[in-house]
Amino acid sequence: MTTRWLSEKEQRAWRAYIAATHLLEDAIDRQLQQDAGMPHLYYSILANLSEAPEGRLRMTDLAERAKITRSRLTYAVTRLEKDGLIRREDCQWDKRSSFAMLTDEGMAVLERTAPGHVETVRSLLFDQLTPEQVEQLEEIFSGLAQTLERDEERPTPEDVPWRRRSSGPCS
Amino acid sequence: MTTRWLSEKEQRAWRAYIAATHLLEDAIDRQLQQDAGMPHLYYSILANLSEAPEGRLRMTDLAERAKITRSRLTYAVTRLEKDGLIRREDCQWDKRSSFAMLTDEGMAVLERTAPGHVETVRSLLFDQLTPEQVEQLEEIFSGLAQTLERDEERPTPEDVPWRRRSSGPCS
DNA sequence: GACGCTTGGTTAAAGTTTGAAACAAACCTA
DNA sequence: TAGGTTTGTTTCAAACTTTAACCAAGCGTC
Repeated sequence: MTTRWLSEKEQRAWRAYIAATHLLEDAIDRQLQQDAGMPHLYYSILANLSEAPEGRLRMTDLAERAKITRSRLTYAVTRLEKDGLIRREDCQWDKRSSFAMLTDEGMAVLERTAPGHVETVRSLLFDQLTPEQVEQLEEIFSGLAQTLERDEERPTPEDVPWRRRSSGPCS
Repeated sequence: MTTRWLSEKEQRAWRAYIAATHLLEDAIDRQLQQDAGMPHLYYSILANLSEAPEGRLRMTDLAERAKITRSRLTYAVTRLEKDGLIRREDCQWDKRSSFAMLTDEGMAVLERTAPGHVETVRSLLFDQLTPEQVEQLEEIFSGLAQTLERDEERPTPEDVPWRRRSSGPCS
């Protein structure tokens, strides 16, 4: 099979995407580390909990929502628990499961730091976009998220029979 | 200052963005780990070198292009050097600098694995987008990259005077 | 009701990233 | 040109992530 290389335009789009996503994530991490003492992922975990009924979720569900592996979550929750922002609770009706639950202190940290986080996201991202672009962004990424999520479910569906190229590596 | 919270639409866009970027990066990492034995970042480093004159760049320039910290790059290059894909060379006219240079083997690995990588990027990203969306993607992200890059340069320009909220933490 | 499979979660070890500090060469500038 | 600053890079420890392996509890079924 001959490779379908990226067009000029696609390459530009891809590079811009890589650069911007990395820079944005770095900037957000820095801000949150500064103001909340935790990286973005950990903040997201708290945020996810804060929106769940009773401020708690089973580990698996939380991992699912945060788009991370269970083991990564275990580590993160352990740290947040040490910090007193989360408490573990075991599930009554399924002895295997355990809940992660936001503590009052966790909620307080979230409330204290949310404005700064939102301001960062807004100033770095949304303030830079026109209303139409916000629309486009949502359209594009919600579509992508959906198909990527579907892909996620089947672990390596088919084989991977590619080889030999004749153009650039695309980064 | 009262917080400028995200609108419904902005929240949806932001969540979709977070989800899709994480899932995409994970998928690409998995594919490259499988087929090239290295994560995306390391592949990018090789790719960047392959496009530089003589296949080499000073560490700082390489870090700049790859959007990573110098210390992260040092670690990565050390590993890639162990793998024989990169060689370090010191700079003649500035004794502080050192170059990272793609070896023949590094180039070979790149050529061998590029088709698979491109195919992944294409099938997960570009195949999912209309030509207009590719256009929009490029427009949006090259703009973002530019402003984020500018921000990068000045290390914490102003102070950060925010507090108190009354809506959600936005993830 | 016991065997085998799946699910929920953790663990341990190896690998990676971060952030600050250390170093050394290059560059002022008085 | 000595002294101080900047620049290019590495180092180190602590924090984080990954991967594979593990354990226990549920589930299905014969």
